Amino acid sequence: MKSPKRERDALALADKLHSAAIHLLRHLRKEDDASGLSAPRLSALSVIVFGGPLTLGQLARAEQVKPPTMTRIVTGLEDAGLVRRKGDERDKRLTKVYATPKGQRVLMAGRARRVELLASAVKKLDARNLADLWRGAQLLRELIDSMRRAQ
Amino acid sequence: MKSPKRERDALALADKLHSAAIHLLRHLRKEDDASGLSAPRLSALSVIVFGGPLTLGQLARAEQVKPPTMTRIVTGLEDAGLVRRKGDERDKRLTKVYATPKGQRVLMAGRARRVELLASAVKKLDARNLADLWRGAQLLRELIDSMRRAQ
DNA sequence: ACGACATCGTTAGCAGAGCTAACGACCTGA
DNA sequence: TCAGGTCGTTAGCTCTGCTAACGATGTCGT
Repeated sequence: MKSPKRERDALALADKLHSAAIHLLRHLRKEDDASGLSAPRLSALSVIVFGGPLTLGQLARAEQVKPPTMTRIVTGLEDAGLVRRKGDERDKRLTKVYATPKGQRVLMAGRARRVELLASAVKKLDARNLADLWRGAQLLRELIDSMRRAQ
Repeated sequence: MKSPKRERDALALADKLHSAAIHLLRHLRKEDDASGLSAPRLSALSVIVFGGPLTLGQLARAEQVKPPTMTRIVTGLEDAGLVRRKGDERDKRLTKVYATPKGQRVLMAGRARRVELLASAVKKLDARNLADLWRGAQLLRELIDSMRRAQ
């Protein structure tokens, strides 16, 4: 059997995930605002803090964004004193981006604030549901990675 | 025991979900572009098509957006011929928004394109993982609803 | 019945994020 | 060496979000 049911289920699930992602981010965006950092800046700062010094191009690719966009995001972070640009010694075309101590502190605070609302909802789940949702999140992550690999 | 483990798990899960949502939408945004409709417009159109005629204010609340923003989104959809405004007879302050047949067609096409990439990845899952991910999506939906209710 | 207040949608004006095109600085390989 | 590629930036556009302010309409208390 060719399983049209399976086809329909895949579409329905895709739609469900898409819709959930949209609405989740809309809620969390409000918390982002409280940190004074927009979502793209917070996301880029996170990559810089955890991914060590990166060139602007690497950062743009990691964030799935074009270089001019990343230039402006980094400029905004630099103006806020969260990040510093430093030219590469070997290859003078490159601009490496480093997180400042302030950048690290702000990221941690923002991160905590951001997930607080979500985490407080998560805490209401019983152990079974928590485990199931964890597994769902893991599967979703793998799904996204497989999409990225497939381009 | 106060279960610090549970606390940490909730935070980690919240972060995982947040990150997954960001990256999922970044991938899907490319597909949105192919339809000529931005993500907010597509999302609003979806609500209009499936939620019947709505006032602009209802639409703004459904999309978690302020009225002026929704005014412009609806104007964009109207200029594209996907939607029509019509004043309410009873209460002349209200503006009802209807989907045109073209709007319905475009939504379906865009929706199919949008979820295609995701669905093709979903289809590679075996039955067990599909069921687990489905349950995860369901739990996530409920989580978001509970966040919304708690404001 | 009528005035005060509330609600709805719009306009105006701002900041931010995304894009493409074009450019200068720099590296590399023939 | 120099022709062509790579990297980051600038310029200029659109779209999305917001707040403030306003006009039109409803509603409610007196």
